[in-house]
Amino acid sequence: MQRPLSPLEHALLGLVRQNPASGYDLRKIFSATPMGSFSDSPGAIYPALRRLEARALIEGTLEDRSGLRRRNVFRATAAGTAELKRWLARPSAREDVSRMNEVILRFAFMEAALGRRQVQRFLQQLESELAAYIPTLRAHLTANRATMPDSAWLALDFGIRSYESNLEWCRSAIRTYSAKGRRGA
Amino acid sequence: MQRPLSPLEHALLGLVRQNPASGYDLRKIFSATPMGSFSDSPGAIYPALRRLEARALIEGTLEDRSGLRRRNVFRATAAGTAELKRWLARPSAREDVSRMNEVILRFAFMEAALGRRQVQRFLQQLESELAAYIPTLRAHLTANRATMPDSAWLALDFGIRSYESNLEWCRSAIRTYSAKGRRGA
DNA sequence: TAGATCATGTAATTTGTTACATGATTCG
DNA sequence: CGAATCATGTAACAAATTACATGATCTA
Repeated sequence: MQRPLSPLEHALLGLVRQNPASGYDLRKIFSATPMGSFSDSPGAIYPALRRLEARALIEGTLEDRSGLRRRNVFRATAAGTAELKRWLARPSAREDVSRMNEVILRFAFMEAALGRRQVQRFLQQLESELAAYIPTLRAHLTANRATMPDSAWLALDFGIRSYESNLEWCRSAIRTYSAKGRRGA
Repeated sequence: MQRPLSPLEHALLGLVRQNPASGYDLRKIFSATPMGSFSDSPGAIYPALRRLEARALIEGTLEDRSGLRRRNVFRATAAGTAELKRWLARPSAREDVSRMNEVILRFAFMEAALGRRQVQRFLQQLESELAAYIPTLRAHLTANRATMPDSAWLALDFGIRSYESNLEWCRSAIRTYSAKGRRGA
């Protein structure tokens, strides 16, 4: 396969895989929900859908409803589902930790596409990446605190706190999944 | 003035205002420090510097050092400093809260450009935006928890935790500044 | 002399933004 | 009828990425 999909393309692919949708539906999802924070602009979504269609990852069917204007409803193809799963199953590397947006996007699609087992594995891997990374940042920061102006120190502290918050979320998510796992589901 | 500056342009302007730098210096800053996470690619930085120069916000002077290759060292012009201060002094609106990257970028340059007083005002405004916003998110989430699949709930929980972490940082930064303020500086 | 590092740049391509255009239908 | 909403799209532009090109100097 050629160049990797953009974040927006991954988001669209993940959404139409969960349930078929028109470009308009997808725009509404992005404009209404706080999640993801993708652009709901037609200039972004319609071209992205066509790119996905050109790569045969999704497939649009014109629905001519008596009355309203015809909609183009997209579904994921087998190749699209396969590509999505490849993306979701990618082991989380160290650099993913600094792009948590993408991580959360993957997480959001993961359960439906790969199942709880995979989600748990993913979260545990993420947890260990974060747990290993944060102390090195903290160490660097406390070592250099004396020589740094407050604003620089605080700006870095902001970043580290974000990672720490992500780690706490990750642990809480692991607890949620292991609790559910014990009683079936 | 015309279109607003891009985040990268603001970052470059803020940096060269603090101390004059060549494109190469700036690339090193982006590749070496975890802060900001801008691209260190020449294809991003050199064109951005030229755009700033074309708008007369920065000014480059060729330095011909005997030995090494000549460098183009950029400084902020008076107009550049004015533009930077306008950007820094902008009141933080509700939507800034969801783009904390930009907020932190502004914060990082603020003390040197506008002084501690402004930083404190900025932090306090940010604190109240966050403190007002977060409960509405939490309320929405707890109200809908029962109807949402775990993964969707957790994805939203991730976002809210991030805001909460930002709020805690904000309060800690306020304490830092008010503590320093009391004993001079 | 070969390779690393300093230093600046360009070109092709991709992506997203903003703004506009279009057309049908429903509702007041 | 006029406005809102459903629904799809295009065009101009801005910005970033990747990859390449260039050339000087320092060092092993």
